[in-house]
Amino acid sequence: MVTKQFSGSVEDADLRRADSLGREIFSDVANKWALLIIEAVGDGTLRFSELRDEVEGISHKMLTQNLRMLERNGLVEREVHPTVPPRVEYSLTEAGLALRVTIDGMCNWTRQYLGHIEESRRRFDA
Amino acid sequence: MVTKQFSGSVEDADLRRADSLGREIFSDVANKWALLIIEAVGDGTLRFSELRDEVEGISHKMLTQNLRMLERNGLVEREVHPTVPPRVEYSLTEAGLALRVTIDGMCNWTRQYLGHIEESRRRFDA
DNA sequence: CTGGATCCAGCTCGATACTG
DNA sequence: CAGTATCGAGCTGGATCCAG
Repeated sequence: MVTKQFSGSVEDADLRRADSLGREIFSDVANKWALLIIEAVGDGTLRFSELRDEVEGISHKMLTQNLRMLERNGLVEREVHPTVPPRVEYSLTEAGLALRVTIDGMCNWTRQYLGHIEESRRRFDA
Repeated sequence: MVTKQFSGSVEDADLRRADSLGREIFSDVANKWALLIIEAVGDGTLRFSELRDEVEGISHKMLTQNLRMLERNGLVEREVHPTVPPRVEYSLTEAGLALRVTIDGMCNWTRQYLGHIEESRRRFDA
């Protein structure tokens, strides 16, 4: 069972709940927009419109939707400046920054194996 | 631009192609089924039916579909034993094992921040 | 057992319009 | 500028059936 990955050595009573919660969180986080947004925010502070420009191809809707989800899970922090026009700034929390480290790993992996993968695809498609 | 994450310091001529390819690979890989499958295979060798049991909730279709994709990208190796009934075994390639390291990181992250996240959700939902 | 193909209900996502 | 709501086309993915 793959979900056991999430439970580690917690108390038996909490095991089932930890598994299903872990799986749910994993599903939230393991989607390309969430990962790209976290990567885009980085250790900086970006406005909504900056993020939309930064994350290539994301729609207005997907951006808000994922930002809400990430905020709910405590990965990004949302700071509203009550000016007019409104100014909203997003940054990563400690949890977000920690996750970002592993996402960086995925990006490095992609760079590193780009050639392998391209080659593998050519062979497979033939 | 987030996609610059993928291109690193390659030749200018290849930069655009590397970016779009990197993004495409990232989209392939950054989905929950792909990640869970890679995690399930681990450093072992699993049959199709074992994988279906191991990856909780995955359908026949999603499993084959993702396995084909992972094979095409050279992350998993598919070995067919021409017996009857057929026996097909999957294992990770070097690239797959390398990616698995970062996925392990995500799983650890999930375990580590489970409490934070649960708490954050409670606050947010209120 | 593995896996391809088909069908189609349901969801996703982009476009658009509207608010503060 | 940031965000919500709505609508509909199109894709996703589960169920099912067939084949090697």
